[in-house]
Amino acid sequence: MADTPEHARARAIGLAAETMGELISFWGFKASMGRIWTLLYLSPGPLPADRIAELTSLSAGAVSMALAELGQWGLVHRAAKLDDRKRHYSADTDVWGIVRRIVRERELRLVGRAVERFGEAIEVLEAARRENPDDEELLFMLARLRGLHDLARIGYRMVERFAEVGKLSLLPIRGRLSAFRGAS
Amino acid sequence: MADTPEHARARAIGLAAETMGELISFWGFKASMGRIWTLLYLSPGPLPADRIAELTSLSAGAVSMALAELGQWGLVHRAAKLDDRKRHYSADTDVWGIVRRIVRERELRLVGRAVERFGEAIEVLEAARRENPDDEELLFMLARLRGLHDLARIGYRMVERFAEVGKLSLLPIRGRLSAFRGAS
DNA sequence: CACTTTCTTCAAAAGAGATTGAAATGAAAG
DNA sequence: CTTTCATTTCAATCTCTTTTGAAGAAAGTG
Repeated sequence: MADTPEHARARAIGLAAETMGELISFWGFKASMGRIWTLLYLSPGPLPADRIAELTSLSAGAVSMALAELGQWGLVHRAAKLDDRKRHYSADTDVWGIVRRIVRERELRLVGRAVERFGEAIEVLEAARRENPDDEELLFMLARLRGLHDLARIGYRMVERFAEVGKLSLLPIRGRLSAFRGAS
Repeated sequence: MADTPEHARARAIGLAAETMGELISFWGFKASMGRIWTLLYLSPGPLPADRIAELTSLSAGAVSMALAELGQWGLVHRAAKLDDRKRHYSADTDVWGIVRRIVRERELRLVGRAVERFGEAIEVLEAARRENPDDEELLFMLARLRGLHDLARIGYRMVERFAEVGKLSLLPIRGRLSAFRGAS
């Protein structure tokens, strides 16, 4: 089991990248984005696109697209120019910041839309009820629909709070993690 | 815009079911499961499979499979026998209970596995370091990997706490929602 | 038990999403 | 300006998931 340092590094990166890929794809991102981010995160310095393609066995095209998307989320930056002709990329290391940003900009929108749509459904029923005030079934549906609407609103607030909490009450934890930040 | 009560009901169900389908598919379930659950949740009484198929425009086979899966998660029950020959199904209405159960049994496992895998990756590197104690790059990777490991462990605890919190500190909120429970 | 209706299963079709490969675009160097 | 290398784009391809449709198992009925 004990092999050369290069082997060990490659295996460790593979394991971590694969794991992060699964995690992140459960969160609605492409697994390859997670693999690339992890590779960059674990690399001692910025890497050029062709190197990333080699190490992840993805095509140049796929790497380019994944890097673009990672860039839009601020998960990956173009590193300051090297002597090289190629562009080099490195990972944003403020992991909690990343998580908060994504939760804020994605989950929050998603739940927000759901709140709106449930609200619309309620309006539809209320309009119907005005013309037909004692349809029992209508009342029943309205009650349940309001339950869903409330639920979604509560969820919205929870997600909101989560994004804040990351900023505030997790500071001591981030302190522990920050030892590993910015070491690029 | 003001149409018959039947139209209004159908439109409201459609909107709500579609919305829930999107929400739930973001959480890794099939959208059709969300649609079916919503339909049952909003219906005044249990429905038979063929009716569900009609209303969701899914095939009998798809409905059967979706109901089985919903049943395994406890999201849908077979209702006490009617006079009818068919089986009738109704939705579990304890929505918070459902959410907690799913979070506990799915997200928690997922994050738990990630914690393990990051741990393995760390072990691989540590073994390599024992034979090669001052490889700088190895140390760097180990530090970053420990960051990911810590992060996953913190995430694990957060998910754990969420599943508990649902049970404990949200009781007042559930009180508000329980007006809509068990009204089947 | 035979007959009818309902339910489940599963191979194949359809659909969605991700990836490739190659052509087009862009950027640096001579 | 031309050449060369790097990057982006996008239609075609591949892969994975979901849905269908039909066969057969199960359950209810007389």
